[in-house]
Amino acid sequence: MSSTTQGARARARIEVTAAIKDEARRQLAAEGAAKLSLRAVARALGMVSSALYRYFPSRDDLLTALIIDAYDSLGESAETAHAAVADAGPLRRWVAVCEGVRGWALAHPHEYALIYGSPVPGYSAPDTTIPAASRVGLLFIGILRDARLSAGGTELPPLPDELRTEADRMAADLAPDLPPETVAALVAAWAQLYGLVGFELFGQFHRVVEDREPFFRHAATRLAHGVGLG
Amino acid sequence: MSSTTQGARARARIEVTAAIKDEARRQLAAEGAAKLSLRAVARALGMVSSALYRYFPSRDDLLTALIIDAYDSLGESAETAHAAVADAGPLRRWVAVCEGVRGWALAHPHEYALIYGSPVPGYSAPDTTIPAASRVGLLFIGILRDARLSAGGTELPPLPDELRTEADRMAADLAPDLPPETVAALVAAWAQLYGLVGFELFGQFHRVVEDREPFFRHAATRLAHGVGLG
DNA sequence: GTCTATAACGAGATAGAC
DNA sequence: GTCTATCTCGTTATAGAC
Repeated sequence: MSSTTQGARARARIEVTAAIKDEARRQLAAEGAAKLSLRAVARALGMVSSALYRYFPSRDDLLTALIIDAYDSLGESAETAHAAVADAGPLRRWVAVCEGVRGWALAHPHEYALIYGSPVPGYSAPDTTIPAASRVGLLFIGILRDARLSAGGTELPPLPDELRTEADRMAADLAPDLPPETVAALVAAWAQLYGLVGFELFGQFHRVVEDREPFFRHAATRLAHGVGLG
Repeated sequence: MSSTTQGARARARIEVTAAIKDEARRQLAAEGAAKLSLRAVARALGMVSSALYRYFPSRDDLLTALIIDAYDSLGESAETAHAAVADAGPLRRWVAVCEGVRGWALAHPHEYALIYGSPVPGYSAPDTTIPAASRVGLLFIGILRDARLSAGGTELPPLPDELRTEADRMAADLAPDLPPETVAALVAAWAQLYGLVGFELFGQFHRVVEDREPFFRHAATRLAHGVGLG
């Protein structure tokens, strides 16, 4: 077997894998993750269902691949938005990351629903999704680290006693060089950011918030204040 | 037709309607809202599918009924939690409502997913869901109103120019007696609350937040600060 | 008037024989 | 890899029981 043949095979495999995922994403948008069916994907591609198993051993593995891709795409979007203002102050960088997340979510609503919406019945994400899922959070941690070094932040109120142990544990796990107050505030702000994005995307702001971009920018700015920025 | 006959009929109708919704909720938990099937509900109840149309004109109407029930159940839970501390200060009342929301969500994860999770493909909620969906928000508005009267709040920073018009409109729509800064902060905090709850419920806090009750209490308290309470 | 059952439609998924 | 027979689904028309 020549190396060109191997290369061509490898290339074909990559192309088919990409075609399968593209078609699966199309079905995700049309029917939702719960109804994602290997057979339907195969049919749309003119393949037979058993042929798909050469690329994805099970429906859950295809789902996992789509989830990792979605997290990576979101992470890349946030990183690009951040890189565009990398020289600015921490507050501006924080808001840029938030807007990167929102922009990606509005552009990819069904993939957003896949990773931050309702769990898919019968599916449990494996730990291999964790690195991709962590990218946005790592951006925030980096911003807070820089803000701490450059003294560009404000003091946070002390933690209640009942939370001190858990906050210490979280800080040790996530960012040992940041104070536990900051880490606890960051994790909360991280979840709250996705509350804002999810409400906009899933229709809860219908007839409540109309001019959503400035509303979001202001909310993201105040989230930043909550973690001690600005 | 005697009134007792009418009463018996009406009672039977209510009972069958409740049985249909109970079975539908069971399927919601097992398969997800996307796969909710009128035929399966009918089968489980020993009825024929066409008989269900006497009670719900379509599958979407059954979904709508489940959604309204879920919002009402959540609203009642929040109102009960609030009533238990009705004599306390606004901060305590705010946190109680937040904990009522979280408690209901943890007890009814599938119904929570139905109303705050991914949209059901092909389904669009009618405006008849709005009153039930508003109950928790109305509690928050009431608390902020009382805090304003009793001067139990702090000042909020001024709104950016780009948000002023929209904030005025939101205030006029939702709570004309509250300042637009407060209303904008409230709507953001409202969305952020569901970000916290959703992350816990949908597994995003897996290996990130372990001791979740004190974490949530602290986050809810800081949300209250964000709307000017405490 | 109120309800349930039968039967059917068109569309789609599925299992298994070949 | 293909074909077919048999399932599912939402929905409607119709007929008859109470």
